[in-house]
Amino acid sequence: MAKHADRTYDPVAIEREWQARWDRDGTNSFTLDELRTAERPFFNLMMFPYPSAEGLHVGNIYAFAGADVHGRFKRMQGHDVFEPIGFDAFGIHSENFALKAGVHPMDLIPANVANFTRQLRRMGGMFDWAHTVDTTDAEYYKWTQWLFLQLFKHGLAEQKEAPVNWCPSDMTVLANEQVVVGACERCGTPVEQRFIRQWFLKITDYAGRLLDNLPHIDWSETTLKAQRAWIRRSRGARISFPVVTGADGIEEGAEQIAIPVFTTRPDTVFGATYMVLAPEHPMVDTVTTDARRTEVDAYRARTRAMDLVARQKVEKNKTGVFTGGYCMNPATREPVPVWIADYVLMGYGTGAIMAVPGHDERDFDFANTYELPIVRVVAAEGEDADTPLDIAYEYPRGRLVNSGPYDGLSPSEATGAIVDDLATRDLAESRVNYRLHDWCISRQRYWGPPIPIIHCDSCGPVPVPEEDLPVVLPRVEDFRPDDTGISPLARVRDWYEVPCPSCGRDATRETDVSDTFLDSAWYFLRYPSTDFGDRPFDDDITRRWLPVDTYIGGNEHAVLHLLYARFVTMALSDMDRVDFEEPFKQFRAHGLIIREGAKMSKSKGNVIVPDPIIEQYGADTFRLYLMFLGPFMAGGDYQDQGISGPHGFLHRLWESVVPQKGELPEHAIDPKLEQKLHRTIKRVTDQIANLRYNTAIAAMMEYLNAARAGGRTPCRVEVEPLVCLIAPFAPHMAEELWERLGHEGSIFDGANWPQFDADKAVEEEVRVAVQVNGKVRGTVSVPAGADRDAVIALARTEDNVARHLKGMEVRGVIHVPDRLLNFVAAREAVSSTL
RNA sequence: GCCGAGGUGGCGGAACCGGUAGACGCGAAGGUCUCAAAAACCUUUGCCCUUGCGGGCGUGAGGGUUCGAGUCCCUCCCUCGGCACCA
Repeated sequence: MAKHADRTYDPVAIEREWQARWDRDGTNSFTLDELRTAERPFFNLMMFPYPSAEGLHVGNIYAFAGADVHGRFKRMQGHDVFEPIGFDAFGIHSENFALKAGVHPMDLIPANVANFTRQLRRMGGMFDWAHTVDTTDAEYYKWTQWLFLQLFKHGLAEQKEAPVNWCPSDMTVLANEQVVVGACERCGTPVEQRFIRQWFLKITDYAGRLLDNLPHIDWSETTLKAQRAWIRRSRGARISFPVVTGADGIEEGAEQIAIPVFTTRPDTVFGATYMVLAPEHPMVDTVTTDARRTEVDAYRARTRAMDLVARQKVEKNKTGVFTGGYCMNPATREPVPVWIADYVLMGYGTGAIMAVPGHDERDFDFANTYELPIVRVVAAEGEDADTPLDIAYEYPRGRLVNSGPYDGLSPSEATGAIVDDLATRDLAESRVNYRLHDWCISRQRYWGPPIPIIHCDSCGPVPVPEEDLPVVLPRVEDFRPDDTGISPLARVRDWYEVPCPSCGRDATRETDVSDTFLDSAWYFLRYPSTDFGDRPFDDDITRRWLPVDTYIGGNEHAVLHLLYARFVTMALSDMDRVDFEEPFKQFRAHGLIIREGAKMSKSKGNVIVPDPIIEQYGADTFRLYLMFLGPFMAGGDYQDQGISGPHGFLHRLWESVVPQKGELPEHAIDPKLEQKLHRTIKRVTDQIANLRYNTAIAAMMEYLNAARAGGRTPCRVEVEPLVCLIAPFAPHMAEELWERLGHEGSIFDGANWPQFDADKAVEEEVRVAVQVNGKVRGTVSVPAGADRDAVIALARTEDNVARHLKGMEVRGVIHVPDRLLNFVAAREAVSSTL
């Protein structure tokens, strides 16, 4: 063939050609019909990128290459692998970049997407370009808005007041990461909290299920751990502390107002010597006495002036003020003072605590600072009711003391008894609490999908009718956040002024846009259904392709993205829109690439730019090297010179299949090499399946080294299987070599993964290490499976072994078949020698 | 502080279930080819002693279990990642 006249390995030319052929032949894309009928569907998902202006960075390529290797491997084993990619292009990153660069995001994003697309093709990913997604495309976010409406209609979306970071100088809302040590990252003005009405999705309704499903999904252990910690279930009780009315003394009467607290330690309620409310707690005004009001208001103002991050710093000393009010401890029936302090958070539990300084470190600190009483109510072994407390005793072990009728009970016994007894007076109930908060999706920003709600004075919040979707984000030239503190969309009067869909009266659109995490919470559902303009996802297609078989991505999304996607899927499942609860059967977190021991960052100037490397070595070499750096799930250290190893390997492989002079020999396989080949097939197959790419590559290198040892020329049947084994890593080269070996069509069509044959992998001769008292003194070659006595006999003839056994009495022999022989020996007693 | 992962040659990293530590690759040294260089190929390469044969030491530190420990147990040190006043 004339086109194969050139025998040198030219990665750039080969890669360009095969990428064009894949496009032309539709090698990697599915038609709608193929999607409908695929017999062994395998959905191979990776986290779609945010298309930055800088282009793909190595971290992206590392993640995508690793996922692509997995997808190509599955495909070669005969699966119909669907491997889509898309662009997560809404959000504050794009918006901020656009602001800085003075470009409109509607112009910026398409350019970035085009550049990303070029780079993604160039790295040789098996992407289905017929099924991509761009979250900023109205054809996509129409369905993001639809999703919001479904959640709204099922009572899973509601408006609540919530604090935001507010920069009083820029007059704008800031995200937590835009706050640097309590100040606005742009102007340095101290940030304060403001309360505004925002939309929340009620993920907390699903907290229990989201937690309880975790043991049943095949995810990286670290990711499961992170989710568990994030949701965090606490079992305990809600206990009511009735407010004591009147200036002094207790008025026990009916109809008293009570303040509920949440506690995990109801057994310590007799030690609750004071109460603390969060400064924002709605009961603060009620309990505060006139005498204390000035001080209380000042403290609340001070708390509000703190940004949300600083508010939760642990290191600072605890502060608080007394409100002047009292509540009755329902167990002791004694009045306890009510304080406010910022160490109590409004967002958790009831926003109020019963403080048990004897048995809680935080309360202990606070009590010491403000000289509040500390009472011991649990005594550990060797302690009694009067043993002084130097520090809080937090363990639920010991016996109750100073607790009236409950004295002597263990903490767990007391927990049940106390809750039951208080329950009879309607003052307690068992309760499970979650750390997980509802998901705030409101963004007072421009670059996102408008939340499809219309506010009407008479009807309240009315959903935009589904047939009116999408609510198109209008092109606004001046999209800067401004001094109103609300979304820039609130300046576009002819956009937001609309009739109420329900009553027809004048109404206004919601001007907040939604969080990007909502865009990405369902994109995997859209991919296989992008052929449909009239529905977000098609039932038949979804049944066939989902849930996702493998999802590979970074652990930085272990919590938010993955949790939101699970929540949305679970909610859709409850609405009977999908027939599964969990979207991702398998999730694997990949590691991170560092460079020569240091984290890559723009500021250090040690970022790897992929394009020049691909130009110099080719995408195949780059992919292979990235996968060779270290275990995929652990990451690796990019050393600039290291790429020459994999590059040389590909050259040698090429040279072995396409000899520079002469023809590829056709003779039979060398028997020794055949054993090694089959052991290599097994190792590579097992290791790729477990994402142990680095050792899979090492095994292939070892095999090729053996096939070429001492300048040997391998024959066709010795190298052909290696072309298949390398294909997931170096797809372009594999295609080219496959064709040069005389095959028609793509190597990825037709289940070409080599078959492992156990019979052909057995070794006839093995080397057995011989030890004397655990130290290796020699090795012997024996037939595989040789028995103990034969190995012992042979081992004794080894000079060095014999020398070490001289004058020794062998007391035992350990034999590990085919591996090791160990003589356990001691110096002979003189009397026993001949 | 809590949780998780980890500490192995000059470097990145291997080592199944406790069984020859250092696979594979980089780097380094020597060699072949070349006018020369690059590339390619071959050999050597954990440290120490020894001309050689061989011997001693060696997987963060210290103990333990075992015929045998990178691997199991205990104590401690360090690095990285996550969570962090969640009652």
